[in-house]
Amino acid sequence: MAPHKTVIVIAGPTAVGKTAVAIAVARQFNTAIISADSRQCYKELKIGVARPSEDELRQAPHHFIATHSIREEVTAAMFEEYALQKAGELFLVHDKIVMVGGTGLYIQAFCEGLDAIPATDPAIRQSIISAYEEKGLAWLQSEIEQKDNAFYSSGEIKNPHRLMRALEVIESTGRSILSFRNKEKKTRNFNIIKTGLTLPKEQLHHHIDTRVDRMIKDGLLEEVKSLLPYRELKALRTVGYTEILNHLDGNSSLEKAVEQIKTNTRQYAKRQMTWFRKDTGLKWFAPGGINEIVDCVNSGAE
RNA sequence: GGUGCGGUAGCUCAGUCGGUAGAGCAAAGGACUGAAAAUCCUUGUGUCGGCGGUUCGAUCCCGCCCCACACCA
Repeated sequence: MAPHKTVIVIAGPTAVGKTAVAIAVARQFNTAIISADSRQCYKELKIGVARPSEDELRQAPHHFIATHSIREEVTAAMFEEYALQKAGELFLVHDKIVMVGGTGLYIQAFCEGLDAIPATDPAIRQSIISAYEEKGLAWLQSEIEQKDNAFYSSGEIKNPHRLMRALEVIESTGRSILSFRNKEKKTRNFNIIKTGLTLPKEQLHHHIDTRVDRMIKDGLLEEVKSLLPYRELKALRTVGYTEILNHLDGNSSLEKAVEQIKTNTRQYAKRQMTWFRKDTGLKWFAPGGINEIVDCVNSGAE
């Protein structure tokens, strides 16, 4: 029987120890890693997004790390395309590849696909964003109520991001975004073994605290200062950057900002766990359980 | 030592003209299809500092005590 092509997914909350495990697993199978992280893909973001170190990057080939600019539009759909193409290339020389990351939507987009929605008009998109910033949520809601009442009735009418997306789709295509969503899972021509890393909450929180302290020592402040000209970019709406920008504006002490980064990182980790927990296809391991993961891959890929 | 202002949810505080109390943040749970480290939803019983007194009834009024802060000595 021909050897199966397999993607080993390693998911889990921030600071759980995914990077080290992914490298160990990749080395075990002598293969490469595709990152599924919506922030580590930016070359301008390093310290604040806990990008793997130069040394770590040397231990296994990584993809989608520091490959894009914060000035580019990186989206889940773009990741799906990028990662599928990259996986195809890697499968020419490897039977197994590793995908590691904490961005649940990106992993889902890669494994199951997103529904195809036609590209929207950037000018329309921009005008919606500007109008929302000027006129607020009530305006967005009334626009959607008039133009896409089906979406308006379906809920999420307090979520500006979702409302703006629905509005740009109906204005660009003339159809409700709901009409494009068939939620059909795409089948891929490779196997997927999904694993998740987890730690007791207290331990994860301790990891987060020490990591944030180290980011500050490593120069997060300088990194954020250098990005001040780009502060309005969406890529900088990121834990670690938002709070330091707020501090640089004089709205909080550095000490307070650091506490906020820790708190917001904990909340982010919690959201990630909420996402991953509902994925019943995911097998959970401790970050130290590399042998168990390797065994799982070997038995699952036979 | 004296005077003043406070002590109410994990934190910061509001409030009850006496009928046992509620916001923000935190926390917990959840959602999630082109911003996802984003965005959004749900959840508030706590000796109202302690002990007495007045009262049908006190977190609220009165007395004493304890604690914190400020000022005066």
